[in-house]
Amino acid sequence: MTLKYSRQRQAVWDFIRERHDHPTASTVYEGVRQIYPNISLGTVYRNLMLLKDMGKLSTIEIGDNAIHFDPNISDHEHFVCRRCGSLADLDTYDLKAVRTRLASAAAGREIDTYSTIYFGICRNCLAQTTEKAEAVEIQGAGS
Amino acid sequence: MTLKYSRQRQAVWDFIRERHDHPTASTVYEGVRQIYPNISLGTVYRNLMLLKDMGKLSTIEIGDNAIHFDPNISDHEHFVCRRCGSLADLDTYDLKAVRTRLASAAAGREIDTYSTIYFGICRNCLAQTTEKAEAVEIQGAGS
DNA sequence: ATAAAAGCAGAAATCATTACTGACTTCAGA
DNA sequence: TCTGAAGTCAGTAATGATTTCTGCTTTTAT
Repeated sequence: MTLKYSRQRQAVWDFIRERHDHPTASTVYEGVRQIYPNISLGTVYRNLMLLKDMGKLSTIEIGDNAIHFDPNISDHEHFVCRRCGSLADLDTYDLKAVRTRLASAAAGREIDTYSTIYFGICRNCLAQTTEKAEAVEIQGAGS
Repeated sequence: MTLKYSRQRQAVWDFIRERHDHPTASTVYEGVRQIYPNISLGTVYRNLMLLKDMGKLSTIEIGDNAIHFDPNISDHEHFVCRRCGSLADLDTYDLKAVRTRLASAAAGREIDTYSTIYFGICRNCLAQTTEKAEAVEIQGAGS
């Protein structure tokens, strides 16, 4: 029950701490394997969940059949690109009033958390769309 | 490519149409089996996804490792009970202004949809909590 | 009525996640 | 420093939701 130090947990935490792309367990596994080639996926999962229980990570699910782990545990919103699947933080500002108002719709219940995810096309993909559109135009008449 | 009528798809649609509890594929499967005992889970999945592609259903993921299907395709919010896992609609009102303001945080991207899910304790579970607290008090001194 | 095309049932395959197990570490106390 | 109880690990098997595959059935345009 007492939490003991482990190199593996440390490595998982070191790997994920500075990332802003909210990797999945598989990505963390591949990353930590660069340092500990024998680490097992089960160990990665166990430690990620442990870190979550410790309150050092939060999890996000965006419908891609994988749990994403985020070292940012403060209130913030996420953006998912429908095209490339990338997951990124949105720049946020004070949304407390907005949230209170939204939450008031839940009268009679106790709300402790909520999650909001936006889906759309990210900046990178939007740029590629423009390039593609131009290329098509060069080829000939579009519809 | 042309969509043909099928009793199975009709049964899936009939089953889910009037429900407000956003069942999973398994629940739909069990329900439709009452009418077509030989229907297969694969058929249920295929038709649910078809109905989604047709725009007659929307899907919700609440982190319970299952897709929930909702015949309500209009904009609305959901509430998930952390205790019993139940999923319910929240009473909503005009949130357009709120949403516009939230969405503006996504400058430079194109947002087409987003999802907001609230987590907490539902009315039923809150009632049970009260009962339990009383029972404990009768037993003796709590901490 | 007929046959091409869509659908189906049942079974097998995927894939993320979890559980299990016997062998290591960690670390508090002697 | 030594020791052993408890926490961890690697590797592997199990789970469970969803998807795919295949040969047979139903639907429907003609």
